[in-house]
Amino acid sequence: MYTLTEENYLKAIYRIFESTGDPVSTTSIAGNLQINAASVTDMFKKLGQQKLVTYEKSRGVRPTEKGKKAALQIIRKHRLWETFMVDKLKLSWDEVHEIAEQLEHVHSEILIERLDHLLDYPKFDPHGDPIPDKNGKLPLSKSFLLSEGKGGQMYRITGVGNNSDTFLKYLKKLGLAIGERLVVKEVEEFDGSMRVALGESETELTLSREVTANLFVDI
Amino acid sequence: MYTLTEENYLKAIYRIFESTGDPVSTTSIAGNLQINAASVTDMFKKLGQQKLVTYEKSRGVRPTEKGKKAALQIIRKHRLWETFMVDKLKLSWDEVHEIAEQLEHVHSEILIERLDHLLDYPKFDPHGDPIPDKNGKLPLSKSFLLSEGKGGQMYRITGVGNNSDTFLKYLKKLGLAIGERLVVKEVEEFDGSMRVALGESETELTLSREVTANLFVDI
DNA sequence: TTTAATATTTAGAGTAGTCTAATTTTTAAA
DNA sequence: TTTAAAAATTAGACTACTCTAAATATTAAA
Repeated sequence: MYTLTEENYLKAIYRIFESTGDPVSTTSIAGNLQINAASVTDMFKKLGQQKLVTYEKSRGVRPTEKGKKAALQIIRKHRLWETFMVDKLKLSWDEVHEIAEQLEHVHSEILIERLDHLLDYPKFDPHGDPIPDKNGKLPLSKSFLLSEGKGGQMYRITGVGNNSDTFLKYLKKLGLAIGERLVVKEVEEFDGSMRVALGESETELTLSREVTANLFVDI
Repeated sequence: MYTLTEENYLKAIYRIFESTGDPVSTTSIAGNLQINAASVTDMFKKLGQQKLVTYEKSRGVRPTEKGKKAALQIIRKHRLWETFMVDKLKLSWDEVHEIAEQLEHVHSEILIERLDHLLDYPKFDPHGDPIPDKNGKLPLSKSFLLSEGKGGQMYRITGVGNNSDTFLKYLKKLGLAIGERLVVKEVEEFDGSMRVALGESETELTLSREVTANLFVDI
């Protein structure tokens, strides 16, 4: 079992690593957990010794398989508790997060299995986030239209809502394809158009609402 | 809000104080929490400063009203979570205690209120222990027959199941009366008779099954 | 009532997790 | 490619909680 502090670091590291794929920096964790960067360095070393992350001095950490598994179990608990609070206790989705931050650290496998059963093995929590199963496996995430996305978030294109030749050709011209990742830089209030950056590149495109309302994405 | 450690001390102090009425010693807490007596002294001072207990050097602590209220809230949470786990998650009563030791430290008033509602405001937990309400008030405890009691436990006589003159006279002769406390020293397997000690005294009596099955008690 | 046993407190120290200030390393700009 | 800015690390220290060992206070026995 890990300490509460270790669990919070693991979760933050996992989340940031999953969204960028790059080694996780001390500053990003410091910002995320509202903790001094010097303290983060210490914890990086400690987690490294436990083989929960691979730590390269001055280059940050990457979660190991062991670290990912641990993080996914915490995320699983967090999302199951949120589902419980909304579905069974009728709390609203915006007041459950803080409480789930505490509940996720309760250690008991059987408790979580039974809770999962009570809730009828939900695949997504009240915010639409996927709930890992007891082996840490995530369900395929729900696709939705890019036009429903928000600024600052990375998405992965999963499909199109319009199979016309002109649309598909246009996508090809823009460099968009299924599986491709993009980051929404800004959503223009006036016409709903989006400025997006493609993959790792610097290339920025502006997509009209007609386009974004025909692109399925997930996270 | 109190720290996890403070909460555990408060609970232990409250429990011991309630069962004896005497100031709570460092050794009793040290034994209870599996902690060194020197550490307990430190915490006694700390809780004293917070006015959760009154601390007299070398004489132990007594919980203040504030301390009792805090302890009762933790006990309330513990017993509601136990009820939840048994009633809703179908866990057995002997496996829920350890988990409730963790859950009782989750801080959220609304969570507990909603949990209470979900469980339909139970007055007793699966072990028969009374659940304080949100103001810390304990329900009158459930009476049961002394013959259902077990060795090592103290009981208080609350009533009789037989109003015959001979029975009442016999009770009087034995020195038993409503309100009187007794400790079950041993239950004889052969005939279900009980060896009990009366009040604070050394006096021991043997009560036949006919007697114990006609005495109502609570804890 | 003195003494021996037991309980309590004090003093000093260790661990986990945190901080600030100073130094070193990396990154990005000129 | 050198230099300035930003990020990361080290060193030293603090808090909460814990410990052991020694000193003191209380209780119970002789």
